[in-house]
Amino acid sequence: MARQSLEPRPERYDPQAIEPRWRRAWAEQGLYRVDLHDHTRPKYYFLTMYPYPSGDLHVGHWYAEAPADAAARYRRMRGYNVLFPMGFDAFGLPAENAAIRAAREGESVHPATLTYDRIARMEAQFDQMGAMFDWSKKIVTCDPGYYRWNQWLFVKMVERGLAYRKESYVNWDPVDQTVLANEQVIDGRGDRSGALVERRLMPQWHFRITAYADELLDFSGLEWPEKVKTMQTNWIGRSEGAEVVFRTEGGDPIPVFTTRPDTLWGATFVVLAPEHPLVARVTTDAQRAEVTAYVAAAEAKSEIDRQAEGREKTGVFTGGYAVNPVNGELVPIWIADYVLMTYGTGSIMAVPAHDERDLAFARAFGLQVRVVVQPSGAELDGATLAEAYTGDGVMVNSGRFDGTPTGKGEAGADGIARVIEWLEAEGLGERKVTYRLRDWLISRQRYWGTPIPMLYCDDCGLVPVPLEQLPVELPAEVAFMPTGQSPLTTFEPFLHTTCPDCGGAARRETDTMDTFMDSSWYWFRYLAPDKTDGPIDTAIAKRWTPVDLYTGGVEHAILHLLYARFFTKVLRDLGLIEHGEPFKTLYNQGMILGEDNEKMSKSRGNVVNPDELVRGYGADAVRTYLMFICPWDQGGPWNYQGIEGVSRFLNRVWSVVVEPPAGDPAAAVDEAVVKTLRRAVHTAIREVSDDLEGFRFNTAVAELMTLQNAMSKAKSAAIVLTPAWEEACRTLVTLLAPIAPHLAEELWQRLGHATSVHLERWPEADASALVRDEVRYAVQVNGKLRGEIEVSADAADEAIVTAAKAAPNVARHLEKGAIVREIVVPGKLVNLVVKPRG
RNA sequence: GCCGAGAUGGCGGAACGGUAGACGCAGUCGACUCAAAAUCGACCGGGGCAACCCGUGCGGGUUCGAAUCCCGCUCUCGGCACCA
Repeated sequence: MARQSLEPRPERYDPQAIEPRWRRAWAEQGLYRVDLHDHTRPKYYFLTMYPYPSGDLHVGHWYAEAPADAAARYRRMRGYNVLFPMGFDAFGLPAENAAIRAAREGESVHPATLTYDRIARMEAQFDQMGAMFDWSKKIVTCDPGYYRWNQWLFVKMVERGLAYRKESYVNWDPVDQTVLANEQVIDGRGDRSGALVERRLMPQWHFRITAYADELLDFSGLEWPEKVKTMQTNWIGRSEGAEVVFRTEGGDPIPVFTTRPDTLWGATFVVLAPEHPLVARVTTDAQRAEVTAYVAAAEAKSEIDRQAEGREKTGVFTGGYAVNPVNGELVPIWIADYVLMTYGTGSIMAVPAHDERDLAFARAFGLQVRVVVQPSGAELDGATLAEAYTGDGVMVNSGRFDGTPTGKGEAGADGIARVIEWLEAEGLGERKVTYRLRDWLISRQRYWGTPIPMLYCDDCGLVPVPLEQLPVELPAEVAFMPTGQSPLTTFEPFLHTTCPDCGGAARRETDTMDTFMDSSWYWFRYLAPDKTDGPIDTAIAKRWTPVDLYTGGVEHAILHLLYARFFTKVLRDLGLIEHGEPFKTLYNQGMILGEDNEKMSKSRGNVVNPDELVRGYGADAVRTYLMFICPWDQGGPWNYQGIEGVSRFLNRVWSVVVEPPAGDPAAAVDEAVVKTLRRAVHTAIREVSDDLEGFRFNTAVAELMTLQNAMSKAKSAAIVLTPAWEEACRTLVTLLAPIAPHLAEELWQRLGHATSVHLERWPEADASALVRDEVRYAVQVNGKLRGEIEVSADAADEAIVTAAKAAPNVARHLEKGAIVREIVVPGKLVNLVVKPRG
């Protein structure tokens, strides 16, 4: 019969046992509850992009949140009062689509029920992560207590003229009977129905973001990735130029915008967008049939369709002519869909000699090409020109401006500036700035969003719902229709109300708001989630905002982040806050991919399930691996073998701290081993601090592995009795705390501490522990490594060089010639430059 | 087409202009075990017995010294794409 050893088996690292226990303890202690009024420590607002409650916490959520949590914990240990909140972006199409799908199958599912169920599930999954979220400040945007303030802000914006209603072209899905966002239209078809999307002109609510265009171009004081700033700048698309008024023969003005007023004399035709209001008036009877057909065809196409057809220029002559104001010439008026009604004035002057698109059009339809800018050293001819000339040169065929240089010469002396000056003096046009940015269309013909708080009264017209009557709540008892049409449009109790101004009958607006409205100001609400007398607690916001650090995926570079900046400026102008920028520092993490290096998706079958990983390895291992796998901003493929390695590391950390050492406790302690140990400890402090500061989690984990290796190597029954060993264990556990909070807490307790490791101060590296007595130098001859020497740390350069020359292999290489230069890099290497003899 | 970012062992990745490949994965060998797993130890860019030589996408350059800086390419990945 085999006899078991009488020694007690060392207790093993068991994350399943310790993790839930500590999470419960932290919750009971309120360890992560943030006192927003605590003025004893500097504040730090650490925000991550809140998720849509899809119902399942994806490993992508872990990748976004776990390293962020480590960075937030690090800041906290550094002495900051860190707010790290979490909430849910709870309105949106997927839940409503599920309700509509259910309706088609004769079942009944309400988006609210579905959403709150999913939120509950995701919260439980989030809890497993062991993050320091302060759930007491949670917000859920589909709560009336939240969206009420969307409505409040909307009304304030109506009062200021920042929200308005106008007709606008939208993507209309004829099968689902609803407007679709651009992102939902794929190759001209609705993403769910597969139906060809139509362009429809509908009255829609807009926010006047263009009023802030110039301010939005100013990023001063922001630490944002250049990439994001560039994307926003391009999206806003500021163009400087002039608006010049051409006229029809009948005298109707056709204002055109141009960035090249210096080429006005080369305008040989005018092009109107097919939707341009003047089209019908300028069209002659002879051309009418053709024009009408072209306009109808253009109208039927979505913008996506127009682009999908490539760059082939199409268009039709209207039969009408316009007068070029600078030279009185009559030029033909065409219509073409390459001119967009939504940009500039919806009409252009075409200068084919100096604009690529105009040249392509002119060549396609045999229109005149006239050169008005000649580059030096060439003689361009309009008849033979193969490529539009867009560079600088000298103005020709331009009347009084002949001989004027174009381009940036001396300030204000270039052709553009001089022509604009002259146009203004003559009353023919004026300086003008145009933006690509369009006003933000926020109407959605959907149920699951914030109801737009406006009323239509037969007598008073458009009337905002009085602030004290807010919120306009979404009626819960509606029935979802298989057609996909919003139930609000037919739900009588919602539709009918009375006008607050005249008391007569009024009808409610049935459009709801774009969900980007919710995310445009949500970070203020974390600071006062239950406030009932206003959207924002101005005093707390003054202290806590702007957000110090905002992390999230780069996919929100334009929409959300641009809207958030816009909104912050609006809130400032409403007097609710003082600053105009929401996020001081922005950091974009990368994306975690499937093992096959492809984006994770159910259809590919490469989805990694974090719940299973937590069951198998524990939350700390999942966290640590996600930090170790690659640089945070880079992202990369998941690897199941990789997490094994990290799990082994955590086990070794456990062993080195907890398990009894081997050897004789009475043996003499080797002072050199103690010194090496202390150096490893303090090097780790320095490196891990540095890495966490810069979000380099992968190298931070690597440094901790190095420290653990050094400790395992040094460990003996004698050394564990020294203060150096106690310091090493304490330091390892403290440095590990932000990364693997459960394991660190368990070990901390086992080291004999009564309070949480997460209340500890971050250690400081002791410079004296880093000092070496002996330093290893690499010895190079002519830049090639030839040997190594060890010298005392205080050796003078001469002594180092002498030692280098004497190194075994080095001397041989010195025989080839005379030393002409000796380079000593302190603490690193010696390079001896030898000039060969002869 | 335009604007970004990147390219380093079998793999993920480290490297203030200073010993390329830290740390981990995979692999090889060894210890423990009846055996296996787990664990521990050693090795681990290529060539060569060695001295050495070659090596950070490609071609040049600067430098005592270049993955790193400069010039010119190639490829990959993102974003924008008729914006007058």
